[in-house]
Amino acid sequence: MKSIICTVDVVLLTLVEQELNVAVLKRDHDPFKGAMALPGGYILPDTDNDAQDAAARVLLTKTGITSPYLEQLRSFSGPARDPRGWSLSVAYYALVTADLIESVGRKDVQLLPISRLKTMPFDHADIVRSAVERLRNKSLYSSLPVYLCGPRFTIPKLQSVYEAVLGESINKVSFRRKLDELDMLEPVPGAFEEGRQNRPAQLYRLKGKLQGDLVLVERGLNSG
Amino acid sequence: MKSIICTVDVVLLTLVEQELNVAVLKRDHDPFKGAMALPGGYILPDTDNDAQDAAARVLLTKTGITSPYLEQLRSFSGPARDPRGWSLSVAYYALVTADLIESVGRKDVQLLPISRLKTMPFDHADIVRSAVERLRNKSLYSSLPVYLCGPRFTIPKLQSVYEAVLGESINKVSFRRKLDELDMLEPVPGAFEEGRQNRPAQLYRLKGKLQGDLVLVERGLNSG
DNA sequence: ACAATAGTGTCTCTTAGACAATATCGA
DNA sequence: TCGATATTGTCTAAGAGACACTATTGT
Repeated sequence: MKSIICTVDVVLLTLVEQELNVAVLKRDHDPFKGAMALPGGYILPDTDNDAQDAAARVLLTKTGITSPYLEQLRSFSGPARDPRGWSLSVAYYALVTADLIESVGRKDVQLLPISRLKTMPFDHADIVRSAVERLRNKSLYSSLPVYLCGPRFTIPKLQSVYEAVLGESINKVSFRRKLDELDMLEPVPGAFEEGRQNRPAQLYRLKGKLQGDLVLVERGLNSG
Repeated sequence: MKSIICTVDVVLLTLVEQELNVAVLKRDHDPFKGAMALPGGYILPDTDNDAQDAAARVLLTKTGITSPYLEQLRSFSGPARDPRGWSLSVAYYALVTADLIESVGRKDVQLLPISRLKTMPFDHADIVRSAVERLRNKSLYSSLPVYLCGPRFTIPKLQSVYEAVLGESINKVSFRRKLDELDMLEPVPGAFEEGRQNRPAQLYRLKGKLQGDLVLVERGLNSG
């Protein structure tokens, strides 16, 4: 019996100027040496306690980043997706701020707008599309997009992040009502976003208990 | 490097008297010989075109059933879940009617109410809980539960299926309004559920184009 | 004062749920 | 006719979106 090539791939998503971008790396080795691909690697049974650990390790090793949000997407498998043979990749997606990617300063990590996903090695383009679809669906009824903001953000900023992810505008009053109901944010005392010629916006942060959690929206965001 | 044991497991769900049940089989071989476990088996790179094919094959081989709905759940992995070594199982779930399970007449297939999931070998209890959670979430905003009905069903029957899956009652008028909006069902001309001492209920079926598809509910079912 | 955006009040429209009326069967 | 459940009509209540008003900054 042929053996199966077991890997993980990570779709690291961030917002750059209101558009979703995915982190890609130039491949060092064959197959597809030199092509821009998702950070990925073998699952190492000797060191990884499960595929999630493998994904976190691969992400850290290849990009220098530890993401506060890393969720399994699904597995992709088959004889043709990897020229080396029958392979199975457990795909994950992670959300971070563009600041975090810049702060680690890995010049080999490139950000590619998801609107310009052309050809990618393996079935990585499918994996990215699948990750974006999952992100959009979850964003309709959860607090997931807060991971695309930093630790502190204004309500208008958070709304613009939702709008960028969902690709449609949201009613301002309704959005604030939802946030009130969710009871997930707290104002940072005395902290405002200054420096622009308008009323400064209050900075908020996730309430302490909720770090790393998702808050679900009753009845969704009703967009559309 | 140790090699990874690659398998698929299938959570076959059905409704028996308004309660979700999962199909389990007595294991023929070690590990856990004699225990009741999910239908599962190795991915066979020589014959399977991907993990989904492997799941369909395993389900057919072990239970005699080909399900109209078979969706990947996620993968479960780690060094401890299988005593043979580091393993990775791609889990799937399928929905069928209890009739279909009975009609194939495999006496080795048992139905276990999910309220009485006690110990199961491997991490199969986790997999089942994960499948039920996915089914409930999807049922809130999609037509998924129609796969738990047969090809023809009445509106009150479909409502009772939703209620059984979700574990809560749904407003009758709202439910019918949603079904109207979804525009997914058509009455079977002249077909009614007869034989009870009340007004006969119209039998419906999925509209032709929608076989095998899911229809998404705008704004969900707003239960709760 | 003006431009710009933050934040709030409130009206209207849509939609969900409650309730009840009508329909149609078997006994 | 009665009991039972299907199916439909309609009123009420909750929630979403539109709009406009106030607040607070820099220029």
